[in-house]
Amino acid sequence: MTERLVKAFLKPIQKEEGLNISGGKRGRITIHEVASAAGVSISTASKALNDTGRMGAETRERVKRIAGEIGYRPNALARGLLSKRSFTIGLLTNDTYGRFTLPVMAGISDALVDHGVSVFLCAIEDDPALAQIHVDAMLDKQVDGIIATGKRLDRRLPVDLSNLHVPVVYAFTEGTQNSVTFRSDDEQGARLAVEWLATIGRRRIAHITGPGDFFSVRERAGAYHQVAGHREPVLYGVWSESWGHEAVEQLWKRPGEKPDALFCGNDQIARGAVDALRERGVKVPQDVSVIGFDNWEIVAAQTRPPLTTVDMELKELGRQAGLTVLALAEGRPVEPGVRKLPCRLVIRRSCGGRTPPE
Amino acid sequence: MTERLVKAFLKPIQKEEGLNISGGKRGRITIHEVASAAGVSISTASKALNDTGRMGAETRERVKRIAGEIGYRPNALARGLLSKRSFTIGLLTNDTYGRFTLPVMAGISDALVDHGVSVFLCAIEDDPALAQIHVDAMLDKQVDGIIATGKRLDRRLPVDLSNLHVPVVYAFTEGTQNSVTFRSDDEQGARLAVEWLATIGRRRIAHITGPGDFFSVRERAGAYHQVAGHREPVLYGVWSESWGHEAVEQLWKRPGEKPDALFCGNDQIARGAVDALRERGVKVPQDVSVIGFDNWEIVAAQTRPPLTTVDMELKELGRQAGLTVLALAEGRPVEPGVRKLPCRLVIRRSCGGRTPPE
DNA sequence: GTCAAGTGAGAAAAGGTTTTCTCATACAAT
DNA sequence: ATTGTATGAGAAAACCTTTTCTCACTTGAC
Repeated sequence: MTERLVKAFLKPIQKEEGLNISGGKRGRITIHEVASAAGVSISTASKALNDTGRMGAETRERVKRIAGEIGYRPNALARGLLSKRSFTIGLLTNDTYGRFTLPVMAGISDALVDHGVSVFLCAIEDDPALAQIHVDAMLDKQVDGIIATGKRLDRRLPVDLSNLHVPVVYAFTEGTQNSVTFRSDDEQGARLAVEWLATIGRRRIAHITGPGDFFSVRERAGAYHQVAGHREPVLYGVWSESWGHEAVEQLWKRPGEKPDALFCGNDQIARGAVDALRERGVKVPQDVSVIGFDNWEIVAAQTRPPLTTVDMELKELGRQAGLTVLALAEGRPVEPGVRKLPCRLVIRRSCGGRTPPE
Repeated sequence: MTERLVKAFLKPIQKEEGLNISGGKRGRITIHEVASAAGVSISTASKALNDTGRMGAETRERVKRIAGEIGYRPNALARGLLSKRSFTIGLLTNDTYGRFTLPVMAGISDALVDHGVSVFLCAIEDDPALAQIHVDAMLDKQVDGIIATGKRLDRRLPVDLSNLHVPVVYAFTEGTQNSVTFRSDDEQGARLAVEWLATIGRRRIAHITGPGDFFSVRERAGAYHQVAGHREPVLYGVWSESWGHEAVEQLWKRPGEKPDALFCGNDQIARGAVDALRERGVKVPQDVSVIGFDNWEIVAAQTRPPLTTVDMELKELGRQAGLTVLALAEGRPVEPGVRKLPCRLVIRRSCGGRTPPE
């Protein structure tokens, strides 16, 4: 006991001198300091702090207490070097606006922060070279996994992630063979919307949507046809307010009965449509119900009246993607395949019917 | 020579066996593999790759070539452990929408990717506990620095970053004493807007803006008064379209001459104002010029007519913040203080006058 | 033919942590 | 009194790089 104590008291002094001479960063507390202060060896300190190994309860407690007192925090780099886990993942996105990335990111972070995992965000703007640089940088930093996300379900990121030696999960972007991919169930979301319009008594439901080469446009239109039948046309265009505006002009210029509901491909189109209807003196929701898609707050909530719309639950999508990449990183088995997450109907005022609780 | 060569040829075999026995992750190529393949020692390999030390040109080239061929990439964790630089920084934000964070992030990333630096993004929603967790996680991971950003110039993040042992830079959020802070020059931006309205011949310029307790609101209003005089009132409200709408109602209900220009505190207010004017049959920009603030594409570009507005150059702000935190991390001296970055006028159609090049 | 200087390359330590192995002590059982 | 078995704790190796120090060899000069 005496010998050990003497060593313990001797050590800090040597250490201090060593530090001063080397001129290294002062104040960085390592497990060395903890061991010295507690009068134990480094290995004992480590085992005490990690609740591993055999040792007296009193010793363990003392080490823990002292570590807390002097503010010891283990160096994740050193730990990662040994354990091959950096508790770090990369999020790769080509969505510059952040419309889709931010909710996904929030979900990922939310799910992983409890596990001590931090997230590198890399925004590549469809630039393959930039993407490669970011991927390489992340791999060098030994990320435990990568989540790829984008702004479109049916497009790949401009970089090949298929043969990395870290797990990759795709969220809201096209994945590779045998990968795990999370996406929204646009078909179900569209059905939700059209069924809601039917529920509140609408019969002549038109569909104004984006470009027909978007996979999600086709899926939503498919569900629309299935539920609403073919009584009203589908108008394909672009993802902008002005298209929504123009589409309403087209519809109302046609002879014959007008639609009593508009199912729009996204909130921007819906907003344009609502504006056009107001300008024509058509009352929303009294005369016509309008429903959007995306639940992009900044658009949906600022429309007059606020838009009833379909939320793709991107945060939940991110959460699941995060947990999945973590599982893969820890070697737990995960079934490959595409997982569709259900959408949710957000009821505001643009449809009439039940109004939301305020 | 002979001896050395024999050793070199012997080594890879031992190493291979070692790897297989240990069962460590296969395929991870370390400098060991490079050295073996090139028939040199680890130290020589390292020096060759880093262009340091003395050695024959032929040897250096051979090592480099082989490293490239077998796809060697140095482990950043190991390197960081030694060099005390992780080539990693943290970006802390309380801006959930990403309106401000994303451009700033893009600028930071843009500036730092060339230096091999990756960025941890941590979105804390004004939750002090969550903020602390994220900061601790980043410090554990030995970030070289932290950039704090937010959605408001005159508010602090809910976490104290003042006594960290890594450099901290503030961008678009209130900093601490003796820190480096980057912010937009809202006064200059407002002057730009009002002067432009004057240039195109407007004389009765009203100012519709956000809540008066915002620092930037007061700065913009100050510049407005300075340039436009006090002929028209300043209407304080909230940052929403509906307030812009309502403010126009108020202005046009008043007796007497109406304004011929509206300087709005942000693009959402401007959009609401434009909509209200259209509904009243007032022509924009023929009768009234409207100018916004923020250049938030999704709002400014979708307004009819598209908004002339003031851009705060947040990407440039992020770029400078990134370079600054890097300089601090490398020990280069940086003068503390608040740096105001100039805003830029973006001319679209809502003001008339010179129209933008299409 | 000896010495000095220069050149090329390897050995070893360091960075902070975890983990395995070994050792010393104490105690119970024979 | 001797052996056997827990128990507590330390020594050392490992993770992958970089850097400093040292060593062996060559060359040119005297």
